[in-house]
Amino acid sequence: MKELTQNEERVMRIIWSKGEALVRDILEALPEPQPPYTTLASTVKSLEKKGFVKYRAYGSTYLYSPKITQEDYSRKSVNSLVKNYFEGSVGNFLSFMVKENKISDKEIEDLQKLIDDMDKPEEK
Amino acid sequence: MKELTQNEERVMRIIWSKGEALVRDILEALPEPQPPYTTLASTVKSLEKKGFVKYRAYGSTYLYSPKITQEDYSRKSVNSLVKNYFEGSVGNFLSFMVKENKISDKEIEDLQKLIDDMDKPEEK
DNA sequence: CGATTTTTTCGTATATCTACGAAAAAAAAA
DNA sequence: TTTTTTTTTCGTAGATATACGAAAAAATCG
Repeated sequence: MKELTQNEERVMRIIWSKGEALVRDILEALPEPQPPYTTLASTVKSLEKKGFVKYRAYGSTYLYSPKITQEDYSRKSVNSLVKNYFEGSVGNFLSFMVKENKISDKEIEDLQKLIDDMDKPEEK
Repeated sequence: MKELTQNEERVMRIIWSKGEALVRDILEALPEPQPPYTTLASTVKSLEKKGFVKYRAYGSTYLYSPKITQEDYSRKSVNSLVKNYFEGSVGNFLSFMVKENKISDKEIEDLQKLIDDMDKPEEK
């Protein structure tokens, strides 16, 4: 699975939260200052190229939806991140993330569960 | 319920058969010679004005679907037709329609069933 | 019939969309 | 830091959609 840039991830979160969305829907969900339509469309296109979203065409309008669940993405992300930067110190991962304000309270809970799973030897 | 013209009915049949359709889908389902896109779009719009179809917008593209089932429409049509032209002679209705080649074999069956229902006194 | 109303036809205007690509910006590698 | 790669930005072009309205055709009415 290819990586998501921060920009792409911000867009991807909206698609995940909506289940399905037109480029215009995503645009409206973005806070000011909103990017130009074509700029956003390019981002969504790259998401599609990377295999994170698929779309169904209604005429010339594309309704995008996730091809990968947020859970799967989180799992793999945490996996590789911990592997690369917290080797052997999974225990400190959470506190680091919280200090950096990279994640919300709800995400902390979710990640805690993922990390618990990762501690089990049968997980890869 | 407003009446459907023959033209509108031809289009309505396609929408019924497909369940939902873009104007373009209807166009492709129409036999040659196909009308210009805008012509068909006007017909569909009048169907919408008359309350026979509704639509869901995907951006600037409308996905149309029936607002009234084919069964309901047939029932009411047959009802008023028989009332106006075959008063008291429901028994001859089918043979007249067949002579006029207005209906297909399958439709004959369906109509036969409707008429059977209409014979029952509790039907209005 | 002739007059009036409704339906049908379809062009034009306008609004969106996506495709594409060039250039700026950012990130990664050397 | 310098070079190279990737991402981001966004304009332009082209495809497609709907809105609107005028005029022809058909149906209805008197």
